[in-house]
Amino acid sequence: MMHLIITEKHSTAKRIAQILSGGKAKQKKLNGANVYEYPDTKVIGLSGHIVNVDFPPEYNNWSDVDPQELIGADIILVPTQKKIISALRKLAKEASRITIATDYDREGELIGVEALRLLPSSIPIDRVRYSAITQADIIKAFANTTKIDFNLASAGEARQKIDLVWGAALTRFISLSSRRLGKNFLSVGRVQTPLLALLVEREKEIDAFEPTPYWEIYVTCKNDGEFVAKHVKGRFLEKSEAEIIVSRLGPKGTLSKLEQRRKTQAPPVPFDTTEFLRAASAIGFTPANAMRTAENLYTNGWISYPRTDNTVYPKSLDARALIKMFTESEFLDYAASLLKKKVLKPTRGRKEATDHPPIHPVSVANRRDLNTYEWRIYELIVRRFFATFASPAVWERTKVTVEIDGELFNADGSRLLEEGWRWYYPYYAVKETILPSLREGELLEIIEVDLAEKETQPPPRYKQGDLIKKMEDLGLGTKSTRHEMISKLYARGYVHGNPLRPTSTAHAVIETLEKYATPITKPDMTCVLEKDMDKIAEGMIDEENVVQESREMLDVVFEKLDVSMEDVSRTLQEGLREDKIVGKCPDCNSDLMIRRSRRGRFIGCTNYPNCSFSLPLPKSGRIIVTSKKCEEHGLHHVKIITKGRRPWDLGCPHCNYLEWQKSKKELF
DNA sequence: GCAAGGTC
Repeated sequence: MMHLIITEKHSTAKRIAQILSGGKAKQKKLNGANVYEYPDTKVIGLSGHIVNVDFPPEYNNWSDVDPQELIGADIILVPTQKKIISALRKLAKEASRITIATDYDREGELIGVEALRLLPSSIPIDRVRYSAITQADIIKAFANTTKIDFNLASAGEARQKIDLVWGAALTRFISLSSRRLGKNFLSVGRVQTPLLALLVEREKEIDAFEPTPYWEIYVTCKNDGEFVAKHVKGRFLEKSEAEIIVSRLGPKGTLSKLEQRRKTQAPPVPFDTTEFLRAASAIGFTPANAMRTAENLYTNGWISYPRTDNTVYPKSLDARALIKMFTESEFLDYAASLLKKKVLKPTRGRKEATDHPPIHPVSVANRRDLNTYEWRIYELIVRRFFATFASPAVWERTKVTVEIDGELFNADGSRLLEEGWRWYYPYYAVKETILPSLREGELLEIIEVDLAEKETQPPPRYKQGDLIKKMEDLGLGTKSTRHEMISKLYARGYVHGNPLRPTSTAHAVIETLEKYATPITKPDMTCVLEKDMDKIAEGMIDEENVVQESREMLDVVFEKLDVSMEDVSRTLQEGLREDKIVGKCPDCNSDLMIRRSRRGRFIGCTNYPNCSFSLPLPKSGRIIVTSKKCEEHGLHHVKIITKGRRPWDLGCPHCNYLEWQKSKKELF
C-alpha cells in the first residue's frame, strides 16, 4: 500500500514531503530523479511539462513540406523528461493511490493529466489544490482532496495545439519566403507577433510625429525667498499671445490664493512577477536578468516562488514571525520598527490568484551569502515586503496663485512630513518642492519673466520594464514567459537596444502579416482564445471544436498568402536588405552592404566589381546595423550580438577598421 | 532550425 504524490516541481515535492511527514521524509534517487519517502508514501516532483506537442517526424524538413500542410497534420506528444517519466512509471507499479499536487492553475491541471496518461488507469486518483506551501495550507489541502478537472486540462491542450499550428506554419512560411533559413529563421507566434507589432506601431508614430512649438510663461517671485510660478493657461500655441501677456507684466505681484493640505500616500502592494520586474528594471536589471537572479534566490531557499500573479498574502503567512527573523540581520532596525506595531496589516493589490503567494523573503540572508546582483534583488524583495506592512507617507501639498497685473500664475510645493513606508523602501526618488514661507495677500517682487519656447514630444519608445507591464495589460504571455518573449525578439534580430527599436526586417514582417494574417498580429487572438478556454473548462464546448475552428481560420489566412506570394516575398526581402545597408561608399557613393563570401562576412560596395571598397566584420555573432551614425564617415554604427554575452558595440565600422590598422602598425 | 507554456 503506497501513496504516490506528484508535484509540479522538485522544490514543492520536498516541502510537501517535509510537511506531511513531520520532517521525517528521506531523499532518494530513482533513475536520477529525486523522490522523497516516508512510511507508505512517496513524493516526486516533475519539471513542469514532461511531454511536448509536436508534428510527426515526416514534417521535419522545412523545405520539403509545404507549411500549409502543417495545419491539418497530426499532433503527437513527445516525452521531454525521460528520466522523470521512467521514475514515475516505476513508482506507479507499487502505488495504490495517486495524488496530483501540481500548481493550482490551468497549466498545473494539464501537467497533472500529462503524468496520469503515462500511468496505469487502474489506480485511484485524486487532486489537491493549495495556494501556498505553508504547513496550514498543505495540511488543509490534503484533508480536502478533490477530483482532477479534465475540462480544465483540455483547455490548456487546446492552447498548445493552436499555438503550435499557427506558430509553426507561419514561422516556416515567413522564413521560407524571406529565405531566412537555418539559425537565422524568422518567427511568428500568438504572443511574440502582437508584441512586435506594438513596437513597430510605436516606431511608426515616432517617425510620423511632427513637433508643434508652444510657449510657456514662467515668473520668478521674491519675498524672503524665491519661487517660480507658471502662467495658468499652460501652453500657448501662438507666440504673439504669450508675448502680449509678458509685455503687460509689471514688477509687482500679489499672492492671491494659498491652499495647504495634507496628503497621505499609501504603501505599495505586495510583489507579483510583473511589479517585481518593473521595480527591478528601475534599479537597472533587465527583466530576463531579474528573473534569472530571482530564480537562483528561490532555488537556494531565500525567497518564495518568483512566478506569481498574486498580490494578496495568504492568511496562513505568519508575517510577525517572518519579520522577527530579520532582527538578526542588517535589516535589524527596519524589522524592529515594524515589530513595534500592535497589528501588522499588509496592503493588498487588486489581483488575487490561486497559484502562489506574492513574492516575499522566506529566510534571512547576509550580504556575504550572495553575489552583488543577488543581494540587490534580495534586498529589493525584503524592503518591499517590509514596506507592505508600513505606515503611509505623509506629504504637505501647497498650491499658490500669484496675480500680476490681472494675469494668474500657479506654483505647487510639496514637502515630505512623514517618511512612513518610504524609509523601508527608498527606491523612488523623493521629489520635494519647497516654497518659501508665504501668506495670502502678500506683495511679491517679480524679478524675472521667462517666455520659454518648447515643442511637443513624440511618444517614447518602450523600455523592457514598460513592455512587461504593457503585455500584462493586453493579456499577452504569462508571468513566466513575458520576459522570454522580449528576449526572443532580440534573438531573432527583430529589435535592438533598450529602449527597443524594431529593425526594418521587423517592419516588413509586421507589414506582411497585418495584410494577410491579421489575427496573429493582434492581442485579440489571445483574448478570444482565453474565452474559448473558459468555455472548454466549463464544459460548454469541446477542445476539438475550438482547435478545428482555429485550423479553418488559418486555412483562410493561407489562401490569402498563397495568391500574394510575390508581394510577400518582395516586401520581406526589401526589409531584409534595408537592415544590411551600412551607409554610402566613400569611393563611389553607392550603398555599402553587409555581404557574405566563402571567407566570411564583410561590408562591401553594391557597385562591385566596378568598386571594390570593403571593410572587415567579426566572424561570429549576429550583426545589427543601428540607427546611430558616425559623424566622420556617415556610416551606421554596428553591434554584434552573441548568445549569452553582452552586445558588443563595434561603433562605426570604418573607424573600427582604421583603429585596427593603426594598432597593427604600432605592434610591428 | 518552428509556438507558448511549464521548470532548472
